[in-house]
Amino acid sequence: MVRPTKQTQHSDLKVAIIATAWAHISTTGAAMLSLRAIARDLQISAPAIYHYYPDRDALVTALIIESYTSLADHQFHARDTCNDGDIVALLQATGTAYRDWALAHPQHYQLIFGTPLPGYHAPVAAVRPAAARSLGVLIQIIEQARRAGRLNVAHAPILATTHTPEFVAWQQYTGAHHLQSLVVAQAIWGRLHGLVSLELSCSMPLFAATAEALYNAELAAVRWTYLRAERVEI
Amino acid sequence: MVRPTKQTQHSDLKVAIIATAWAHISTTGAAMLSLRAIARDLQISAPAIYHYYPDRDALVTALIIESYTSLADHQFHARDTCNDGDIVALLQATGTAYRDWALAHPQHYQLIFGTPLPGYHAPVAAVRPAAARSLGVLIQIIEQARRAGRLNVAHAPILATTHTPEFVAWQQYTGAHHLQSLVVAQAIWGRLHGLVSLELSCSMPLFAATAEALYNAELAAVRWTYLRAERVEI
DNA sequence: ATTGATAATTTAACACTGTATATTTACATT
DNA sequence: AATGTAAATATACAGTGTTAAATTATCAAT
Repeated sequence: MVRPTKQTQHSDLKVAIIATAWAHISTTGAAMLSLRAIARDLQISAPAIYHYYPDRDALVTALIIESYTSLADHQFHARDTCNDGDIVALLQATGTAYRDWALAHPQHYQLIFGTPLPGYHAPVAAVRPAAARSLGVLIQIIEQARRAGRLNVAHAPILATTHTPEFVAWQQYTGAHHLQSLVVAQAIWGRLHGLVSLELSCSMPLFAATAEALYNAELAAVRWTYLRAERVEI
Repeated sequence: MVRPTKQTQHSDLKVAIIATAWAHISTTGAAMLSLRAIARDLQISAPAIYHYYPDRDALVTALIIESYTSLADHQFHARDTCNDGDIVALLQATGTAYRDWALAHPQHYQLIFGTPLPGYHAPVAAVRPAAARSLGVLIQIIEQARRAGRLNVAHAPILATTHTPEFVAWQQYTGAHHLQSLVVAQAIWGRLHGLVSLELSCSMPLFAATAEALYNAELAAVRWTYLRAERVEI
């Protein structure tokens, strides 16, 4: 047996490092993250961090996973405030929650979808469980619509005949859903993400409608594209 | 007259700095950009760069403007290969050109829409002319559709009653177009940008459809949302 | 209780980065 | 030729991520 007592101390500082990282990100932004600054705040030496995270990228990956988890939590919470059978309300609530979370936590959002740090590239496999849980909210709603015969796939992408390994990997996290639901969820995510992304990066000029109005219109257009008002047997 | 001979040398080095920056960005990525590395390549001292660009951010801004210009050129070129009256073909060509350019120049794309460097924030006013020229391609096509009575605004965002200063500023670059066209162009841009953004950041899992198929389906859905098949008098 | 292994942490150093200041070089105008 | 200024440099500062070696603390086994 190799010293089980020490391992509890271990995680204390590990948590403190993450907490301090978030504090810095909230004030100075994700791109300004500095291991040395975190160490200064914790009154430890900078290389001490290397005992808990092999390098800066590993710390960033942990922060990204926490961000995805926060985003997913936020969307799940929004979904749970709805009447379980009201698909339109479910889509509206989670869709709105996506933008609300991004506006409330822009640094977390940039951490996930921007290029947060020089030379950093997120390890897809490590992040996938958290990312899948986040997209899972939307997937579940679309799947519910499909089962209710209310999914209109007339304008959805045409499916390939074979499943990808990625599809199999995701089944593990989002549940065994119909492939069609996943692809529709992707398309919806892309539409909503685009507006939020441009809004947060200040790339979208606001001519007449506010960013909120643009987003709500897009959300309505999404409903109109993919949701039938009445059940259609399949 | 203040030394015309020197000024040619002046701009030579200014151009050389940009060119070397692009070379570095193409190989090591935008986030890894280093003034000192550029200086080393040009066999000049690092502070020499400060005679041409006040700081690193100014250099990045120049690169962003060049990126926007390249994107706009690419879209204009794609548009010009189309029959001028075929609105569907025009939208298809420029829409495809947007993703093609992003895939061909991912670093340029990240420079514009990502968070390229720690603490950098693009100066909106300086970038606007180039950004406006890029979005201008789409705006012109939508405006053409509107004039032809083929724009369906049933699912477009509702317009505010007043123009923003930003709208006035953009008129200068994109021409005096109808406000409705600008807002529809925004919505379309958002939809297409979202998919490209997720594809490039490897955030979009590919279950069944390829990224290209997802994008083409979205492009078709965009046509179906905003374009009428037949002229409707307004 | 002492010993010895090992986990945890620090110090020192390396190779970088952007940037400010002061200084030198080079050249067009006088 | 002398001068003023533009252009480039050398130097230095404060910061970064990271590595290697040295040190301290802690606990299991003796």
